[in-house]
Amino acid sequence: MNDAPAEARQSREMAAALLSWYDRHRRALPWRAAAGHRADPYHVWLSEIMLQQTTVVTVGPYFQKFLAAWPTVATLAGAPLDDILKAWAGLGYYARARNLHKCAKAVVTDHHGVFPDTEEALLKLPGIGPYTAAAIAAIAFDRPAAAIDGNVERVVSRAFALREPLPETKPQIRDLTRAMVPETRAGDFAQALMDLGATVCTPRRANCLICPWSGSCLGQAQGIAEDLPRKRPKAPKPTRHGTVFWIARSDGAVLVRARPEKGLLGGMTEFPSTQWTEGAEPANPLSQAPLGTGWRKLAGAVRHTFTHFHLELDVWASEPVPRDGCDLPGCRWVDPVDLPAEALPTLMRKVSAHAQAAGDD
DNA sequence: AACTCGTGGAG
DNA sequence: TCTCCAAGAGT
Repeated sequence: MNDAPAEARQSREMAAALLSWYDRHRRALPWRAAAGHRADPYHVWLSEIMLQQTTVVTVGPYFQKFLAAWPTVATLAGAPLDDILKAWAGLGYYARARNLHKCAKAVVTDHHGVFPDTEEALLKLPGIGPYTAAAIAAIAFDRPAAAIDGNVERVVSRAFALREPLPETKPQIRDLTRAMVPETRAGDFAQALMDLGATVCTPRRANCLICPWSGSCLGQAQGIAEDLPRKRPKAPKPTRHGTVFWIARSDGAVLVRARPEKGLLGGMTEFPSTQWTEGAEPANPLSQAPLGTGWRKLAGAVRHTFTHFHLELDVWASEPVPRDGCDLPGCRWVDPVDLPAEALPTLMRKVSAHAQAAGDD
């Protein structure tokens, strides 16, 4: 089991088979260059940040919108952060948007507006971790870097029948992947491996009959491909409760404020609410409303699920507040027709829809 | 080294 | 309905 030359030959053969498959099944994606051409580093970076824990289908329209608004890294660096948050609204993981802006500014000020072309230098930039650094180095600069995402973890776990659970097998996966990265066409290899995981060797179905690695895959040979990779069980999600306040002025404008920079939905716009607490709700939530009288609780509740908890929000609406003399520090009034353009996360869009539907009765 | 951080689609 | 999970990073 320690035949190094045989293992090296096996790695080269697997890489060659994968690249051959990629040449026949290459997908056209908005950020992907034409076959044989090198992609724009700005496009690669922007797409890779958006694709972190996010599907290709979801990212597509956001990528096009960002590219139209900010065609270069310099224009993105020069944009107000709030404009970027507004454009990012709905995509989730909002720290990515703030780091996107930080990274663009760092590229302009520290790298003369040109993305660095090594894994090591890329890794130092905000929002670029081990996966993204390797992906940009390989895809944009054709450097032999091993970009290991969830697809690669799954495909490699199956190809080598790694029976131990993640994350313990990550070092093995890294070594096995690195051994396969070819000296040339490293970018194509990275994209091919991810495409294989996305379209053939999928989480529930291994589809071994159409897989370019079916001849060598140990997971298939042992009949356990679809059971891999094994993972540790996840903790159940608790439910948090809260009350959100829909406060309209006599001219129809609604009260909003910005959330704190750090933490959940950091920097995004919200309607004022109580804290979201696990267990029973506060006895008198209205005492936490910034202003308003004549409260009525709207029928139903807004439900939303985050990565690690469920949320149930009651919505209370007040009587219209006078047009003048009701300004509050940190708060703004927004005409409801302008809400779609605000940096409202999906949760708050649900609140808005819920409150405005109740007002239509 | 766990934990935090969104959202929407598939099954 | 409910779980899983998708081109992960920051702390």
